[in-house]
Amino acid sequence: MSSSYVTLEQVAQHAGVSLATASRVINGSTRQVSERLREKVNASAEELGYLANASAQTLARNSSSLVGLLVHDIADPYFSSIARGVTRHTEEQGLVTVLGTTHRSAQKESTLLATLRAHRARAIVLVGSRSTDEESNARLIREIEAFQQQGGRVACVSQPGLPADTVNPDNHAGAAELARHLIALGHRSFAILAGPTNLSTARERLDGFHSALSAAGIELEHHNIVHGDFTRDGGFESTRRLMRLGTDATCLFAVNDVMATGAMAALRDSGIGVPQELSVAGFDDIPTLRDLTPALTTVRLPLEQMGERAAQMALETDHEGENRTLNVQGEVLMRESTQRPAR
Amino acid sequence: MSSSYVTLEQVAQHAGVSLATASRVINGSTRQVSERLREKVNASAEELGYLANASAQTLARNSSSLVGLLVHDIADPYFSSIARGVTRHTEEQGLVTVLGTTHRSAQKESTLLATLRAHRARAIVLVGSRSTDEESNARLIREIEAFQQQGGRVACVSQPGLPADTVNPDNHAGAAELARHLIALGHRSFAILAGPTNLSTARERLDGFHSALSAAGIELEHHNIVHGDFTRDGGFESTRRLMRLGTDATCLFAVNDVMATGAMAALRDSGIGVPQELSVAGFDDIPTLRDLTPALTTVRLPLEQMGERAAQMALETDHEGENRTLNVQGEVLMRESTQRPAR
DNA sequence: CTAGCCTGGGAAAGAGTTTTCCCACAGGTC
DNA sequence: GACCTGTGGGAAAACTCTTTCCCAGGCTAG
Repeated sequence: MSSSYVTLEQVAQHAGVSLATASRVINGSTRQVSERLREKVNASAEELGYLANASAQTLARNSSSLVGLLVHDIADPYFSSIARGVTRHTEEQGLVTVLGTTHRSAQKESTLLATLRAHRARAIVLVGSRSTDEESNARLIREIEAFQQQGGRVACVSQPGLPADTVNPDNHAGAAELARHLIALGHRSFAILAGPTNLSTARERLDGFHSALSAAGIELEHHNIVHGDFTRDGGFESTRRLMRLGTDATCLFAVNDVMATGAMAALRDSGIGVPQELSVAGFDDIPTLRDLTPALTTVRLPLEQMGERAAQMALETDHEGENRTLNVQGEVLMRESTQRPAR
Repeated sequence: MSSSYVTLEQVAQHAGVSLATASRVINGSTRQVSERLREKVNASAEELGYLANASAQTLARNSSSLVGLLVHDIADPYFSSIARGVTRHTEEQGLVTVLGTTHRSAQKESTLLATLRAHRARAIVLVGSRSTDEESNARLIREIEAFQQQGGRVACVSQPGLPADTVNPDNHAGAAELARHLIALGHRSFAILAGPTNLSTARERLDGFHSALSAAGIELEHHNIVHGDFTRDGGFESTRRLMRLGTDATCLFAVNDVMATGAMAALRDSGIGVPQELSVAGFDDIPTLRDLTPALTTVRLPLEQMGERAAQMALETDHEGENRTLNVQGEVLMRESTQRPAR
């Protein structure tokens, strides 16, 4: 086996200085080292091909250069867009991103958090809607606090209510604004793909949409609200179910874009024309959306930027224990998938 | 600051055993420990909330649980699909995935490899087409060999020619097979979005397509080959350029799906009907493809599985220094975006 | 001229594990 | 009863750094 490692000790010896001096030169501590020795050490390091052992540094400093990034599914464009923003920031800072995918399992989330804690990660960015399940939330909070106890920082995207910095899209307002646009367009009867019942993001969007309808005196009938998975296939399924039961809605709102994408597929399969027979709107503005035909009306969130800002918040060293919240407003984008209803 | 760490020493003390014994119980070494002590140690660890310090373990064992994953752009569905496969395998094995995004910079790639080496990563999965630039390739190879010297393993996806295990799609054969299908459909004049000139994947697909045309006695005119970025926007741009210059092609082949997606957008903008006026085909079968209208003809690659297999190869401990190659065949999927040409 | 301070260097003490080496003891042989 | 073997436990070295503490020497101020 290997062990062809060059240690700092060897560099020091080669340069004829002490281990301490070599360390001071290589990592640039507060202490001064004379130019003469500095050059000698650097030359030796270069010549021997020295590469610091990151674990040893982590151990000695009790702080690593790891940043955790937890998402539900990296193949989902929503998460991969945010992930892109996160990595942009962390890599700019010379830090290392650890990717963990939870697949919506609270169990896996806990495990991953513990792992990151074991690695003395410097910060963690938690992406994805929080479940409303009391018990797993409590466990999540305990995990987070344990991590913070150890000097780690946490930032969340779309997970308000946790003891951490948060980048929080205003789901309620965005959905309400969208509803008002759709009402202005002439729609009076809506169906909603509402996602899982226990996801706060889904719930907030449903509520926001609903409240704007109520304000306009429009009823939202119970059978027009369909719950299902927060995925493309969930959207597909939910739409099928809705069609099977029959609906009088002229406009379909899916509480996120991947579900809307699934809905479009289901409608296409059923031969229902969008937007002629049914208008469709989503939420998020994932990048893949612009390639759908018709182009989908949605509420735009600056996903990549949200990831970037979350990473930034998590890595700012001041604001100790402050739990700041950065609110993000959505912007309604009316595109081809919605039009004035025929009826 | 923190330091509310529970160390193994404390666990040992609490359990009234030596540090060595505690270590043997917690990580399960070869050595036996009596049932009595084993239980005591476990109970103490549980009670104190012990969590092993991963850096210390890495240092002592000289081998970590980190697996590197290098992609060009995590927001690109091609890479995120593969990434999903990789994480599925690594997480199953209880390992930690480190995500690095290179954005096609050889410089960044080298830096990231060095970082992973510094962390004593156990293995690295390198995804993305290799550039044909001699110098950066040589540097990449040096970096890889240095990593292997230290006992790390490397597997590549779509990057043949490196001193590592490789999952290699048969680009040449896939493109040729696609060409034959399109010829059978009646096409005799083709345009190609060929991607960057220095990317081996792009080149192989171009060559494969070209050779099948030649075999059928079909000329591929020089002005019908357009080079550009390997991205959606690259495909968009390239298509614009092609249209501006004018083409007599009845079928457009984009050497990957994201470029094909951009091409579809450009054609839609220009009011060119697909497939009535122009047939379009891509390569990869990225998941977002099925939501395009018309559905895109392509060559299917099992992306997620490729990532999974690459991770698996990189983590298999036998086959030391063997540099195995796993060939993957593409499967031509004829969908709505291609039809018999009108002319 | 000496006390005191500053500067730059080195020795050594950590940081938290794993693992080697040694030892005590129980049990079995002759 | 002496000897051997195998088992399970502990002390301590090793892993590679960072950082504290100490010291020598040069300087300034009184």
